Amino acid sequence: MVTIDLDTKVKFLHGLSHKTRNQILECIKDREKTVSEIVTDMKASQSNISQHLSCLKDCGLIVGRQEGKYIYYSLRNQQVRDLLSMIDIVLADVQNDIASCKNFVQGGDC
Amino acid sequence: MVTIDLDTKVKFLHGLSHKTRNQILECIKDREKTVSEIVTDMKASQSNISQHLSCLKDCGLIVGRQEGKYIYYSLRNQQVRDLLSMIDIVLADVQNDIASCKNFVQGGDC
DNA sequence: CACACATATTCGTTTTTGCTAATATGATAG
DNA sequence: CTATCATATTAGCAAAAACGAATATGTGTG
Repeated sequence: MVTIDLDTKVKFLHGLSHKTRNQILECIKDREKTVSEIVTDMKASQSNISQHLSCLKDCGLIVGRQEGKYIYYSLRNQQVRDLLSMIDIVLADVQNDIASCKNFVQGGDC
Repeated sequence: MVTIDLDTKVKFLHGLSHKTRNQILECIKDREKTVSEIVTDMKASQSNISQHLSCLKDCGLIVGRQEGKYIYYSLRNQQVRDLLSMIDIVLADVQNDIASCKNFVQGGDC
């Protein structure tokens, strides 16, 4: 049994709960990339990506490493990588149920 | 390697990314509970809890079961339970780094 | 030092989320 | 069938998140 600060946990999970951020994580899952590479891979503005990278970093999901004028971002560690995989596995399981939900997009309280 | 619809995944994770919803999950982790029980356990209004339960249900994290005039909520399945545990384990690992983050609360873009 | 390139930050706006209070639905008991 | 208890839904408002555009910082190069 592990004890975790709830606020910390929520912040961490917040990092995962956005489409663009998820794509970024997927994008750098296998190897570190510079911001420009990520911007190219994704279809978003440099400013937007930079903001999400900042969020992901603050949430503890990724780390940045400077090398010359580039900054390379990658997943924080192997555990984060494992967690992302596990989430995918669990989700494959419950996917159908979730997909049939309606309230999420319109309903303002979710 | 598992393929998952990104929107589905984000929706699922969205369910986890709120303090109250996390507390609800924790609260019903070991056994199913009625809404009233949950409301009593947590410090929030019935309406508020009901809305979060609705969200959690839509996100695929919990299921409800009617019995008489009560509705019992519980985690969807063992995998969800396992996932919550795994998240705690990974978090224990990166907790300190995350805790030292400043931008999250004030910064509007994260 | 000035210029170019890579990345971060700020500002203003729009959209989404969360909350409370009030009301509605639904089930059971009498 | 109506009164009561359990739960859900709606409406309106306040707060937070997301975004684009513009600007700032920082790093290497000539």
